[in-house]
Amino acid sequence: MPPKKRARSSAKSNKHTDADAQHSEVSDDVAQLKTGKRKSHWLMKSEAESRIENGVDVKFGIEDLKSLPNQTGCWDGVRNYQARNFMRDMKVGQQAFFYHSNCKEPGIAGLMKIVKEAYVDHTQFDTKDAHYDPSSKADNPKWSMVDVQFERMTKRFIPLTELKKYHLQHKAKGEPLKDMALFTRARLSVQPLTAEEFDFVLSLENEDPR
DNA sequence: GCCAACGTTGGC
DNA sequence: GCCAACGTTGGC
Repeated sequence: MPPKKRARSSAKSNKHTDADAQHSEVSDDVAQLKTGKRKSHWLMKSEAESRIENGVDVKFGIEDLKSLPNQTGCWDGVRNYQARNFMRDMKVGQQAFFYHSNCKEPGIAGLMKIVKEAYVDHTQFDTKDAHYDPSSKADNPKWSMVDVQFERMTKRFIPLTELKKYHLQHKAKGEPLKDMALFTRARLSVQPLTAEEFDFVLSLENEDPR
């Protein structure tokens, strides 16, 4: 049984998105090679607390991933073009933070890795699914998903509030989290991190909370 | 539960 | 292709 992720944007056609995304990906690649800031790590949001959407509970926390066979599941239900396009960029072996969103204490709970690259998200055709998309056709599916495997919990939960403090500090000083997508692109449920951002966030698990 | 931010839709 | 209206995200 596939996990249920939150991604609630209604999914009607958007004829510009695919082509635009490809163009920007090419120029991004060039820019990122030059700066050494190619996106290579990810942050993926999911709701760890129960919430009913279209009659279905969308709860899927890191413990739910951990309890699946092989601690592996598909990241279905993403219904936003930018988030989808980031999933299509993912490569096997890359690491992602598991972020708990829309809950009492939002933040990073653990690490997972990509174990299967993007393929068709079957839930878009499932009328019983919380993220069923009647506008997507079998001969031209709109939505993709990847498979992820639980890697480990972070040594401590890293709350959004703490990340935000660093983000604000770093904006002033030009340090690692100054452009972190979690703050510059707050509503994006699948987002890239540079290696520098990823390493900084991960280093926090060894620090005292502040 | 509120609502700011922002992505999507559709009339024109 | 503009942009007002609408719908969703997600912190608070």
